[in-house]
Amino acid sequence: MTEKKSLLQWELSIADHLPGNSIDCVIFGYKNQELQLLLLHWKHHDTWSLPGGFIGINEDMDEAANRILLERTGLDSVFLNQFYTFGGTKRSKMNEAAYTKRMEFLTKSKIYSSKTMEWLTKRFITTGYFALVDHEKTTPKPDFLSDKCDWIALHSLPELLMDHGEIIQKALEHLRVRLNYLPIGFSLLPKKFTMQDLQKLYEAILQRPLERSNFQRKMLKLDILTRHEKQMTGAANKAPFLYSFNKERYELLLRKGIGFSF
Amino acid sequence: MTEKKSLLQWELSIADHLPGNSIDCVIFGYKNQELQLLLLHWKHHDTWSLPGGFIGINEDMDEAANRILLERTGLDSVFLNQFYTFGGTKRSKMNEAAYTKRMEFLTKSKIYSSKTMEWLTKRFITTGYFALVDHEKTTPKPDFLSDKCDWIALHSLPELLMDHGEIIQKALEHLRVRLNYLPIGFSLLPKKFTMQDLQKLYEAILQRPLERSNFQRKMLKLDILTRHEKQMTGAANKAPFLYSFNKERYELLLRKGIGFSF
DNA sequence: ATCTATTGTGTCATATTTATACAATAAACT
DNA sequence: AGTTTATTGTATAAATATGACACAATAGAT
Repeated sequence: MTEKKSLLQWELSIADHLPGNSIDCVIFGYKNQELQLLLLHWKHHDTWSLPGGFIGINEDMDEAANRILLERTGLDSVFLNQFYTFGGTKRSKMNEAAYTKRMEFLTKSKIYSSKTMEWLTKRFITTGYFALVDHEKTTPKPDFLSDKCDWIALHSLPELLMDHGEIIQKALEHLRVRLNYLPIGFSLLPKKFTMQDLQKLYEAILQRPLERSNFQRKMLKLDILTRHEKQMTGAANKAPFLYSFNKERYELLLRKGIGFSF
Repeated sequence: MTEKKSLLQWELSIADHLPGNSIDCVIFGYKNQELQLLLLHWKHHDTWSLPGGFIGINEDMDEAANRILLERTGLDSVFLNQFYTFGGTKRSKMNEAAYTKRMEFLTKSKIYSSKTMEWLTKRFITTGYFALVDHEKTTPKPDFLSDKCDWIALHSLPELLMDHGEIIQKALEHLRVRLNYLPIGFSLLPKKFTMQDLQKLYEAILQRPLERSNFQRKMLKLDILTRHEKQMTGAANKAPFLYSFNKERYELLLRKGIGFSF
C-alpha cells in the first residue's frame, strides 16, 4: 500500500533532521478584501495548523523555511522573513483541548511508531517565518500529515494546534510594524491593481480606515508605482487607473526603508 | 582540586540542557560616550565571545536568557528582548582563524572529555537576545568557560568566536530600528542625566550627529522626562538640568510606540 | 568686571499631515 | 439625449512637525 509505504519512508526521514527544532510558516495571502492564511488540516483528526517542518541536518534554517514554503505553495523566492522563535516549555500543550484530543487519537490509532511518537511529542523550539504571497499564484498542497491545505480568512480562524494562534498574532504584529517602514504590501497583490485595492489591503492589515486622497498622495510619492491603462470596472463611476510596482525601486526601498508611518 | 571538580560537575550538567540550542546575549552598555558590549574571554586560549549558555530541559527560552544575563551582570528585570535566531549550518566555522585555533587548542589540551567535546562542537542553533543596561549597576562575572568578563567599546571589538560578530551587527540593526519607535535609549543611562547625555547616547547608537535644540524639543514633547534640579558641572558655562524618565509614561510608550524617526 | 562655552528657548522657512472640496467620468436611469 | 450616481484624480487650506539658526542666560575662568 502506497500510504503505508510512504508513511514508513517519512518516519525514516525524521532521523535526518535536527531533533528539537522546527519551523512554522505564517503564509499571508489577500482575497475578498481580507487577509488570509494558508493552513493545513490534519489527517485523521480535526485540527488545523500552520505549515511547518523540520530542519535537515545539513540544511540552513532559512533554506528549510524556503523549502517548506515551496512545498506548500509551489512558490519560490517570494517575501519570506524570520520573525520570532518560540521556546516556551509548555508550547505543545497551549491549546489544551486540541492537544488532548490529538494525543488520544494518535495513541489509540497507532498511526505512528512509538519512536516516531516520541520524536513528535517531545519539546520543540520553533522558529516562525512569515511570507507574503499573491494567493492566485499558489497551488496549495497538503503535506504528509495533513489532508487539506486551504486559505482561511484571518477573521474566521479555526481552533489551532499548540501555540499556533499565538504565533499568528506575533506574525501580525511584525507585519503591521514592518508595513510602516517597508513597501511590503505589494507582495500580496496581483501584478496590476488599483489604488483602491492597495488601500483596502493596507486597511485590512492595519485594521483601521485610511483617508483615500491622502493615501493616494503618499503612495504616489514613494515613486514606486507605474501607472497603466484605466480599468473599466463596469460600475457607474469614473474608472480607476491600474498600477504595478517598480521592482528596482522596490528593492531599493526594501533595503533603505521608507521611513513613514500611518 | 576545586577547578577540576567543578569542571566535572559542569560537564555533567550539560545533560540537563537541550542539545542543539543555545542563547547568546548582546549586552549593551554606555560608557565614555561610547556603546560598550559585555564580552567574555575564554580560558586557556585568546578568544572573546558573547555571554551565552544553554537552555534547561524544563526552562523557557526567555527564562534562560534572563538567567544568563543575571549570571553575567547581577541584573534582573532589565530591558531584554529576543531579536533573531541564527540557524546557518556553517556558523561555528564562520571565523575560520579563531575556529581552528580553538579546536587545535582544545583537542591538544584535553580539558574536556570527548563526550563534552562532541556536545560542544556539534551544530547549534542560537537565539540572540539583546539587553540594554546601566553599566554602573552591573558586576560582570566570567562564566565557567571564561577567565574575563569585560566591557569592550563597540569600536574596538576584538576577534570574536564563530559568528558572534554577525550576531552583534544584527543586534545593532535592531537597536537602531527600535530606537525610532521605542523610548529604549533611557535604559542605558543612570537614573538622572542631562539632555546632553541623552543626545550623546542617541548619537552613539545612530552614528550620526543630531541637532541639539531640535533634539531637546523632540524629547521633551514625548512627555516622558521629569525635570529636576540643575547640575553644577564645574565647567565655565550655564548648568544643565538633570532629568529622569517617567516610568509609567515609559511603559505606555513601550507598548504604543512613539512613532517618530530621526 | 569681562570673557567663554554651553544651555534653554524662540523663530522662521520648509515639509508633512489632515481634512475637505470639487471637477471629471463610466455607466445606470429617465 | 440628458440627468443622476458613485467613485476617482487632484487641489488646497489649516494644523503640525522638522531643520537650521539666532540669542539671551549663566557658571565659572580670567
